[in-house]
Amino acid sequence: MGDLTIGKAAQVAGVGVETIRFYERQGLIEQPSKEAGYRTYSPEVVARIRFIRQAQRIGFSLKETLELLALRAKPDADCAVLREQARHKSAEVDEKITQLLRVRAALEAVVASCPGRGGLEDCTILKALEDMPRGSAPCGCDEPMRKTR
Amino acid sequence: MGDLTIGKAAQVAGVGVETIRFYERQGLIEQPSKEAGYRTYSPEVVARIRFIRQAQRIGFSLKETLELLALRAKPDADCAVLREQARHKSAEVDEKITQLLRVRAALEAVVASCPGRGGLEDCTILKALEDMPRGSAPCGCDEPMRKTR
DNA sequence: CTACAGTCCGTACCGTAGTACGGAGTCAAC
DNA sequence: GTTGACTCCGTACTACGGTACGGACTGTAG
Repeated sequence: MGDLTIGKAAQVAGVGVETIRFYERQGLIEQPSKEAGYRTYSPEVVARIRFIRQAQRIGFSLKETLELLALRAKPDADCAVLREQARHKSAEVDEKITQLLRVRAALEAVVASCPGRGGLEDCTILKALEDMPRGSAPCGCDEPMRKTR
Repeated sequence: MGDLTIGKAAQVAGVGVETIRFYERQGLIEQPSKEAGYRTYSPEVVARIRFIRQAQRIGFSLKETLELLALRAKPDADCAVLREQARHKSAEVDEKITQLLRVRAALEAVVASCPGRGGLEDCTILKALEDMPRGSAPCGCDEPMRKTR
């Protein structure tokens, strides 16, 4: 009834047609029913696609997004397990937030210290980027890991 | 004099050797002089590499970083431009933080309500990301661009 | 009935940011 | 004077998240 073809669904969800097919291949959305050979999408699936999109936007990988999605639905799955997963995910999100707060602080410090006028000779932004503390990596990538050959 | 070989420079800048070569190929750093066939890096270039690394860390792409570096190169550029870019980045990060906070709250709600069995059907995780503002894409990619065929 | 838009499928390709490989040359120490 | 660490070069490969292509098929409007 309210089901949409892939083109319409893509439009509503704000993605490309190919993206939906891609999500399908990746197992992010279920195999759609195909009336007369054409994929059809229920509003629920469209919502799911929108969800994926938003999660992407705020920095979740598709894999993480899948985990996030797995945390809902499950009518009477093992509560303890679900609860534990949610807790774990929550901690991960927490971590992300912490890193982003650091990044924002760095950016704000840089903005605040900049006179906003005048030449670049005394622009503090550039200086700030040049000698920034080493320990503030958002991903612990200060020491690049390399395969020992 | 104080010039370093690529290995040393990499160590000091906190990146891998290959990364420096990669930056060179990408035009992010100049072609180094090669005394006796070996690349040598002045402290200035090492600082530039560190700069790139820091910019990366706080969320600038290499392309954006290059723009940042280009701005630095012109002495008559107005500092305000730079400031505006930093502010823009900051706003993007801010948006992400806001949404992540919502996600975390939703996850915490799951954790809290789970043992109470049921009530999960109207999952808040989805709601946290659904109905989000459309215009908040960090890269204007709400409307995916597609080649008109 | 014929256009034409939309869809099907698989495969290939894109940009981003590196990372790895392999064979050759070089430099410093022992 | 040979070993081992370092460097050279180009190419290939990785992971991620899509995007594009092309030939066949379908469904609808004029």
